[in-house]
Amino acid sequence: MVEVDMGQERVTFERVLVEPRWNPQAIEPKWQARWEEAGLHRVPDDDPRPKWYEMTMYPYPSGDLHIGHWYAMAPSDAHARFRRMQGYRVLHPMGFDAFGLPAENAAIRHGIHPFTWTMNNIERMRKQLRSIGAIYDWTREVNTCLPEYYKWNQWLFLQFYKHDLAYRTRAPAVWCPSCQTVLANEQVVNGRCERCDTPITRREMEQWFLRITKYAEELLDFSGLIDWPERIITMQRNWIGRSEGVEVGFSIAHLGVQEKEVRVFTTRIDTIYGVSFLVLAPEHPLVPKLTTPERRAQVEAYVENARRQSDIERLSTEREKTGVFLGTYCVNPFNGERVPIFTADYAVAWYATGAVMGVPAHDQRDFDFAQKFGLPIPVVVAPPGWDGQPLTQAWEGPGVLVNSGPFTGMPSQQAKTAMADYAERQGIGRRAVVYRMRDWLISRQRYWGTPIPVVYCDACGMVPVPEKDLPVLLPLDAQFKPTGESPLLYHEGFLRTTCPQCARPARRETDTMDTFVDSSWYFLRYVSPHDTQRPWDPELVLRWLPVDQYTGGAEHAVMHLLYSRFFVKALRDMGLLHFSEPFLRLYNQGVITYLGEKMSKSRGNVVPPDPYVQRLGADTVRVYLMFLGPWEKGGDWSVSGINGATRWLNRVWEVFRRPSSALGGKPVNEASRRALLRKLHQTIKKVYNDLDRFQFNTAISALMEFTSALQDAWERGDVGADLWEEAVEKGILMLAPIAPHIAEELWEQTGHPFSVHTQPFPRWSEALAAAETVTLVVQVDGKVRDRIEVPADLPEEEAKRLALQSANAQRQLNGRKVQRVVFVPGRMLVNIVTVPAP
RNA sequence: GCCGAGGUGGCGAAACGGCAGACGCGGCGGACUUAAAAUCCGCUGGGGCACCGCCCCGUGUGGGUUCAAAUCCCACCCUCGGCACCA
Repeated sequence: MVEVDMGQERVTFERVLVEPRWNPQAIEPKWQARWEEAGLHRVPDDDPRPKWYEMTMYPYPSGDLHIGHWYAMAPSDAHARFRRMQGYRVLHPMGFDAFGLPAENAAIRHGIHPFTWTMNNIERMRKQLRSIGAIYDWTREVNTCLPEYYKWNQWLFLQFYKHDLAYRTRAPAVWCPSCQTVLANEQVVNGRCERCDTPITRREMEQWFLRITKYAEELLDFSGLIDWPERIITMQRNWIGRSEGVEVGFSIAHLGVQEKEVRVFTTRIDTIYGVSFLVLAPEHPLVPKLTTPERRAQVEAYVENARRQSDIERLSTEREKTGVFLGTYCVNPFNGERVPIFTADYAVAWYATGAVMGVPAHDQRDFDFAQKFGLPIPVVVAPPGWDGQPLTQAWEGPGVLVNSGPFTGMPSQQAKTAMADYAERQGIGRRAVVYRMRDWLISRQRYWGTPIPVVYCDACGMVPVPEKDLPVLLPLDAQFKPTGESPLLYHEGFLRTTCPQCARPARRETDTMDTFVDSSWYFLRYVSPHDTQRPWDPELVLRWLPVDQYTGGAEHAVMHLLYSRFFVKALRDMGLLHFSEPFLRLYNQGVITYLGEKMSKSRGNVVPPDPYVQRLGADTVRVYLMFLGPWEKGGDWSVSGINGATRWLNRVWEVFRRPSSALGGKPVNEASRRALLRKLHQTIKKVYNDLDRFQFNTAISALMEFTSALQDAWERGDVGADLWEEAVEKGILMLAPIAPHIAEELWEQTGHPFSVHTQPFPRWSEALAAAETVTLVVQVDGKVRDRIEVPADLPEEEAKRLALQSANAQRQLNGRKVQRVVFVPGRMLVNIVTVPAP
């Protein structure tokens, strides 16, 4: 017997779950087999109807489908089905993000090969995914760990390389000691590894990068999108972090080193007369060169200490400023003043030039530093009402320049322009734009990923593998080390190769690609997943792309979504694609929790959907998840809550199957007929518009009301057989995208030919949906005092007259004088505004 | 610290300038039953009364705009996400 943890007590399903009465255990497999057999979800490419490409983020095959997957997939399937019923040819594919570290960890821990582990998981998950009853066309499944897919990762890498968008360089990289690999900056969260939460360290090594920064400016342009959440756009904008300013050189020509100046970047060129020191990041290459012999020991100790500190320590905002004087000076190009040079870890090496001009009066960080080291704090931008006294904190706002040579007296905004112009004229600086975003580090020192198709030859150096030799296969006979080192490092058969240029012995690159490379273009592969000649069929890409609607979790805001946008723009510039944005509309569903906590294996509170599906049916689980609340907000899984879904479907099963012939011989009552017809059309309108906008919860509540209306009509027995049949038929059609199996069964049992899922969604008539009588709301001074049933087309004058006559309103008017009567057209509301009687 | 989203019954929520709490969960009462489950019916924001109805209060807090505010504006408090020494 299946047990479920309900907080304190453990309860059996038998005791808490309402029994479904439509036998989902029988009808769901029956219809799934029938759909399969009829090829109902096969998506032909030559369908002339308008296309709709609706995609859900593909899952990582971790082993079992959990309720979070269902929450992502069931509602998006309902939406895709709705689009299909609206008359689109819909592509709603599914695949597996099959490369990644968990497979390798399983190999190290349990001795099972990543390939076996992954393929077993995929097989299990495919079965579970089928149980959702979604319209996935499984002939289009994409599996990124198969050579037929990753071959094209390698091919794309070569195209990027050819176009100077992939390069290799030695750079300090973020290293996760637990995952034993470098990470992209995007994969670091608060100084910890995004995947395993281990504090990261830094390592200098040869790495492969993709030149995403070349597209920084275009990636900031979101105008090609139709509908994206504003917060995702904001997060991307912040991530890219564009700053406009001026890069200026502070001369060090007198020090006799090779470099003639230290370049700094500033957004506040207007404060340059207030510079009283210069700060270089500890990793700045000029630090050793500009250190005097007597300072060397101290500086080296500081730099070494900074290097050893973890990012978490270095990043903490509240710590006191530290730093060391190098013993040398540079020259301020604007006023010729001598400026002492420090190194301090509040300057970060990778941003802009890695050097900061210290303007303590106008930057709080510089102010703190200057105070600590007793440096002068000259004011060059007067704060409002400034009395000439020393500042107690930095003034970072605008103002009028003082003590700034020829620029004195200018407002800061104007001074910025004038001083930038001056710097450019004098050749001491230039306007510059810098970005926070850095190039995308794609190499991983792991086995279970796409091998980077490059060989190293002693004679020819680094040589890309020719396209005809792809794929570079990942060897399956790998030995996994408990140390976590990549088996590729020791695999002779993989390592030894010959140089494609000179045919002499050469060595293969052992790094593999970040799995985000796989997901940066998988939406292109779905259109021709088995093409062996090219990554995608350009004809079909023209026919299907871009993706019209993408849905998935918000956790991919900056990584996957930004990388995909970059890929599409880069491939467009190579002439391989005809569009600039991969995903026109984006919708982020919320997170499903259990007992108020995020589900996770470590907490042991992961809700497995399978027992519920087996017992209550996929339709029930679908309905419950969609009814829970707004999709974007997520919600808490509750065992008692799902009973609401079962009860409703039981009622639907019971009521929709009542034959019109058994309606009872009562004479037809026109008012009853009109009432049911009106409810029907109101429901169609509501469900249509709600499904259109992912508002599943209110769509279902409308269908629940409609079910009750049908039930009432049945009990009255006076609506007529024809209307009863029409109402039931349209009710089933509205149910079809939400609960596809029970809808199909009802469709058959009510005498309709297969299949309900090839039918158009019902349309409503505004005239029939319009109410005949409405409630006239009578307010006195904004408070509701009476409600009167009136004809919907009651003229304004009549409404006002009725309102003033209302006994309840009259009572309120006692001793007061009517000042004004407000009528709200289209609302049937009258507000009587009064003043005290004289 | 900065940016964004959000605070509505016992709970999930709906309404997004015009009847606050639709729909559902839970609870209470009733019908059916030997009994229980299931099902069906009724009630369910708080308080008051001269209780078949009516009145007062009520959408995080305080102000404002409006004939009318959960909804718009300002300030503050709290919760959740993102960024965080970015020059």
